[in-house]
Amino acid sequence: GFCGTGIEPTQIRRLREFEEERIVRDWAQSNPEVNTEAHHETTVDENHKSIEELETHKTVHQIDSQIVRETVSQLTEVKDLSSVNAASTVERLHRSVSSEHCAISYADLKPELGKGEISQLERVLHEHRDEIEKSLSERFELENVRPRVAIVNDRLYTWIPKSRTDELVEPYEKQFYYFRDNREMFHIVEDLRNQLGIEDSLHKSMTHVNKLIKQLTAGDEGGHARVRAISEKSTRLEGKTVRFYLDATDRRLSYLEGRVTKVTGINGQAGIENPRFPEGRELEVLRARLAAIIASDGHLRESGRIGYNEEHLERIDRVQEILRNFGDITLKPKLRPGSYEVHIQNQIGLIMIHEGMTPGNKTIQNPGLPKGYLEWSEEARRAYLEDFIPEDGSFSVSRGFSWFRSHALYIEAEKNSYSFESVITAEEVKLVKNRGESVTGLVDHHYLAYGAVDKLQTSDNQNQSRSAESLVRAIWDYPNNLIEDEKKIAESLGMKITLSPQCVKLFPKSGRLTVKWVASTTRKEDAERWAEICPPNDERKRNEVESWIRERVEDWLDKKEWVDW
DNA sequence: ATGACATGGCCTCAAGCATA
DNA sequence: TATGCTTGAGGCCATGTCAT
Repeated sequence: GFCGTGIEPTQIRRLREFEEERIVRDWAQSNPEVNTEAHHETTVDENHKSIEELETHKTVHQIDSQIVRETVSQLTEVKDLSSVNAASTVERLHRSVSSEHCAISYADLKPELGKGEISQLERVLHEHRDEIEKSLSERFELENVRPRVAIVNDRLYTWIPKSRTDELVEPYEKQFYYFRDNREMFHIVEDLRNQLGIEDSLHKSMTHVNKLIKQLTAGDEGGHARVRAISEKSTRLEGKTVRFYLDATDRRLSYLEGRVTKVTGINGQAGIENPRFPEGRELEVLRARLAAIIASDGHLRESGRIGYNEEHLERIDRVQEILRNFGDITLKPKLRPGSYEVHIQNQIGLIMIHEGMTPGNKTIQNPGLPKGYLEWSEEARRAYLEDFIPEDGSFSVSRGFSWFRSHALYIEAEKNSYSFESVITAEEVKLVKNRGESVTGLVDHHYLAYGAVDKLQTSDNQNQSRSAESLVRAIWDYPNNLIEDEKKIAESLGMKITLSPQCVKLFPKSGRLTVKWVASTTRKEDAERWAEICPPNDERKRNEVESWIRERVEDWLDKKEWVDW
């Protein structure tokens, strides 16, 4: 430490500043392309902007001093600056430059406002940040995006984070990105200094950037995980800092591929080494595959941790192959009796939670697919079906492709840890208890086929028929969301699917009543089409299907010959 | 040094699954 | 439809890392 006082003596500070500048100079010399990089990219694919584009769509915009003067002059007339005044000033300033491509604006207040006025504005901003930023969100008519405001060195900054749903920026926002060494940190500060037009030394720019990011992220719940967003002592950046950096430099996350050595949670353990940052269509397909894996076999926890059980090592390899697109991920299957247990890094689960998957118990929560799944590309929808059949589905010549899903309709109040709302009453439960088959085994339960419930509706016993009626109504009124969504995916690809309830089960021990649904391809053609456009991603099941298809084709050829004859 | 925490690994339980 | 066992679900704890 610094003489145990926590205060850095001036001499040491000078030395350190000097050393930092030297590191950057050395580094810049050994990487001559770096300084000029931002201005000399000539590729015009969607990731890299050409020179002209960079100039016409600057993402950081300095507000014209004339406009600042006009806007801010009204503030000087107000004695007690309110948060409303502050918000409306920020709104007008940012609107003056607002365009689709402008994420960040700044206004130099110094020439227009006195010291006292600026610090008053700062005070109001710090005290009413929440209110101001939320009001800006309404003023700019933004949903799920919170504008950020900061005042650093007499500059008023406004940042409206860009929506980046086709990248991993958002799910990784609370993760930490590790870089190879601290030169990368200086490189980033250097980039920001250029983009924000900060005319200070690198060291002072570092302080400026830190103050800026601290304020820009002050409104986040949970506060800031780090005292300084960027520090020469650390080689990591929090996701929200990276997000700001990308917005300020108008880059996509893939730009950092190769520079980032690890993405992990706050404590730096585990995580994904040498991460890759797939985006766009590629990412969409990968997410669809992961959705299929989690929806069938995986267990997604709040933390993002995914537990996965699988009997066949080849299938684990297949999952491994999917995961490799996100970086160096090596699954370590642990042998359990009868199968392997695998844990997948939290980051992957976080991606899927961000995508809209529900962590926790699937039977109780009855989650469907993430919203917007019907807008997935055809490739992604096919990918989903390919990857879930090996898990939960089966193929048979008589029924084609079929699969099951079940969910709870009732949980005894005192055994309900999920604040689950039962959709039937104790009356219907009693019906299943009385009329259901008593099944003993590892878990005792009462089994009642759906056909039997259906019949009981016309029972002579009035109580019974009434209970059966309301059970049937509940079954149809509260269907299984996942299987319904999966049916829609299959139908969107041109297959007809038949969906029907199969049975209800009552588990006395847990006080739960569940209903099981079955989906299957309706006609032979549907199974054929399925086999053709999304053959199961599993060797054994695919072989089964392929031999069936071969038979069908031979069959068809035989008939054709006969007709031709 | 200490506290907070994410993580991996372990375990157990019960329910959903395949299959006959 | 009946049975058996695989596998979701999730609790718990040691360990390691970071921030303070």
